[in-house]
Amino acid sequence: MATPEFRLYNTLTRRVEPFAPADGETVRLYTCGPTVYNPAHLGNFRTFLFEDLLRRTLRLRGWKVKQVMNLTDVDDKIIKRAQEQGKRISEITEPITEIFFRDLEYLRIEPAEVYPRATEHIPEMIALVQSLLEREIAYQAEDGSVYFAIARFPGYGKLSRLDTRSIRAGARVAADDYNKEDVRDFALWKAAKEEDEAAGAAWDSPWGRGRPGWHLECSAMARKHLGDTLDIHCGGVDLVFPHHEDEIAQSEGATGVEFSRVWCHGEFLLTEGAKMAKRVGNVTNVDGLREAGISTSAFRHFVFSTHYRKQLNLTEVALEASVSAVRRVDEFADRLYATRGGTAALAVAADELEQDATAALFDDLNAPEAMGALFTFIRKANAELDAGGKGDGELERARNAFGAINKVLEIAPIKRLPGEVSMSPQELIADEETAFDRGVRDWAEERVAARRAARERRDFATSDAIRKELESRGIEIKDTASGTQWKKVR
RNA sequence: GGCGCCGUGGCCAAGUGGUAAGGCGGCAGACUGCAAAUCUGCUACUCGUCAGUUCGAUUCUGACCGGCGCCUCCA
Repeated sequence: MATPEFRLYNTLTRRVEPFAPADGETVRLYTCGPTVYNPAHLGNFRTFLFEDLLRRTLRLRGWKVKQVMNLTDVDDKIIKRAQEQGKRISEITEPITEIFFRDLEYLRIEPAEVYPRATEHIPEMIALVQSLLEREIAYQAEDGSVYFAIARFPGYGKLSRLDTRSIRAGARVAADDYNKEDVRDFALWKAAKEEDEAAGAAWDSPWGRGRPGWHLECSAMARKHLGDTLDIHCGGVDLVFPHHEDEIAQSEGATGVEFSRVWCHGEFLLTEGAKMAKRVGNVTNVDGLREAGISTSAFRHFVFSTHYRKQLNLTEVALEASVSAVRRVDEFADRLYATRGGTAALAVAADELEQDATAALFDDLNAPEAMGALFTFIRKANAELDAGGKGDGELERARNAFGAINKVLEIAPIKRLPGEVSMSPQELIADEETAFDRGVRDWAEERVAARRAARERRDFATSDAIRKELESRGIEIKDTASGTQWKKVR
């Protein structure tokens, strides 16, 4: 099978264009990470899931990926929170960082290769500011802050295509900004205030005590871990301006070479038609998802059901549709791995799945279309499994194709063949959480056995009464060929 | 005001200059003591409105209507 061309939309050119890593082997990927002052909300995770899809698709194509995701552990919001609680910033950021990693794991987002923290890269940031000062595209203000001079960087605005002249004259200007030469200039280094010192958010620099500006960390950390030119830089659309525009200005101003060859931005997650944001108060986070009984697979399905460059509306019905859809995938996966043999048509369907889903994914990460191919395969394969073929090779082909595509989307747990029984820590946790108390379990087992006895003597009245009794305690049963299964539903 | 995106069946959502993937739901059938679950089949003469280009447009162009995002620290 010929490998389809890999194409990505590049915000820089506003076009879908062919992509390959510069060295032909490893994709150097930088993804803007969270500011760790609050647990990330589902909107953040839509972006991280899009980036997860990207890295998995890059790997499906056969490339290696070196992904760097920064953790912003010093910024205004963190300092404000630390101040409110009389804490140092690390006391705020450390527990939140732990929650972040736990949430990533819950959503089965593949870990990045490096998670650099801003506070651990102060020397690199200072060095970057110094080279900008040497090149005279940055200047020091009276209070010790250092600003980037937009007017002295000709390429400014190439990513966002915002006409800087049209920025509204009446736009608010923060109180500490009166030192700027031009309102549009942004801070590279902020002179320390008392509250910064108190929160442990100030460092020595050639310009006195201070702390880094927001945009600076990404430029410095990307450069340190991935080199001067990245293959791909990702983030949410809201970062296009000013964050990414400013990163480009800083990095290219300092190095003189292109900062990132390709820029990819994921669209917003909306809640009932409006942008999801912490300040709006319509936040739902990963804990909310768990409480609502939305599985990881269901949420991934929900996110991948819309192309990453289109806004996605989070609604209860949409989530529930995904819960149902994913149940079918799961049933099918169980069946595929438990069955004995396949037919010739099954192998054909498997080839189609792999071809269609791969082509869709390589065409600017068209996950909705890839899922369409997956569901088409499931329908065809179910019919073929009903036909009961004997071919081991055909079955193997089906498992491989399904496994390969599911390895990218992961809307069903990754199946292991007999012998591969290792469970991830996450699965063990999930198991623990769905387990019931011993007492309830023993009682349920006993009742199910009593019902089985009743059914054997065709005493269906007793059988139905026991079912009702179980249901009243929140236990649902279903009779299958291999016996009666039961599970707690509430 | 500037920049940009979107409007496809009851709901969600791909897509192409040549006549509409997929999911959810619904309906029917198979299975079942019943139930649930599962599987199978069916479910858009039509793609916001009005013009235009074209042999032909949902797909291109224009206008209009409706929804949304960005325009300094929000993924």
